[in-house]
Amino acid sequence: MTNELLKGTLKTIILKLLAEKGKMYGYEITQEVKLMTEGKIQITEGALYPALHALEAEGLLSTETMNIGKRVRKYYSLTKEGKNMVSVKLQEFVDFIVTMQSVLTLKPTL
Amino acid sequence: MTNELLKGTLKTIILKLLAEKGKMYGYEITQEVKLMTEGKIQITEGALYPALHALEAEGLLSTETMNIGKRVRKYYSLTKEGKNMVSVKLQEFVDFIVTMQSVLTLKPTL
DNA sequence: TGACATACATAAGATTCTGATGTATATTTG
DNA sequence: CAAATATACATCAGAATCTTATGTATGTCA
Repeated sequence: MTNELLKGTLKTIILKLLAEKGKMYGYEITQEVKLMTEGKIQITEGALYPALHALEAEGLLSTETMNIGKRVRKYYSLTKEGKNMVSVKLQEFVDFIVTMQSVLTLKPTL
Repeated sequence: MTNELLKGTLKTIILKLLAEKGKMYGYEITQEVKLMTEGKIQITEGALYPALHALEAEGLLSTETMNIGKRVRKYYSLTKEGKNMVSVKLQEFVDFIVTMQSVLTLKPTL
């Protein structure tokens, strides 16, 4: 994810994407985010898979595996709690931006 | 700092504050940020002092100590490199928000 | 005088990431 | 057709940044 500011945003991104797309697998998420951000956010596998596993352990995601030829895909979708969490996480992000602006958009003390 | 989204924002906050105020000491920074954000951002000492020391080690801040009664205050101010870094960090933050919005403001695929 | 505020600092542990490594199948290209 | 690249999962050592606790000391106020 390159930028240290992105720390802590990964779960929000995953939840929001799944809210829009309904069902996605890991590799698809990395490609979709890369596409949407013109390469500015590149989610590494070392970050993605632990995050997905954690969200599942928290009861926010459920999984189903699908066989594509001889390969296995693991599709993730939101549970009921996961759907509720989407708006919570998005609101948290909006609040974060508003709060940061109150610090970062100061004018010089004349 | 409470919110995980705030990770990675501390140095940006410090640099911006110093750009506005010219010279501040550690405790003053915690109080000022708390005030400006209505308590939403509370910088802990365990986060602040290591961040200040790191910024100094990077050559972005310089220090001067001042005796207040029997106590010592350590004032921080921006070096030339520090002043340049302020706009860099602020631009990084703006870019971050713009990029995040391209992911988080999707409309459902109808 | 006891609580709270001011003021510095460090350190163990938690969290979240990067970058490397591992395994395996599928596709493209020279 | 062989080699490179893409698809697809996963784990792990180490880095960075934070929280919480601890330590030291002075100043102020009820």
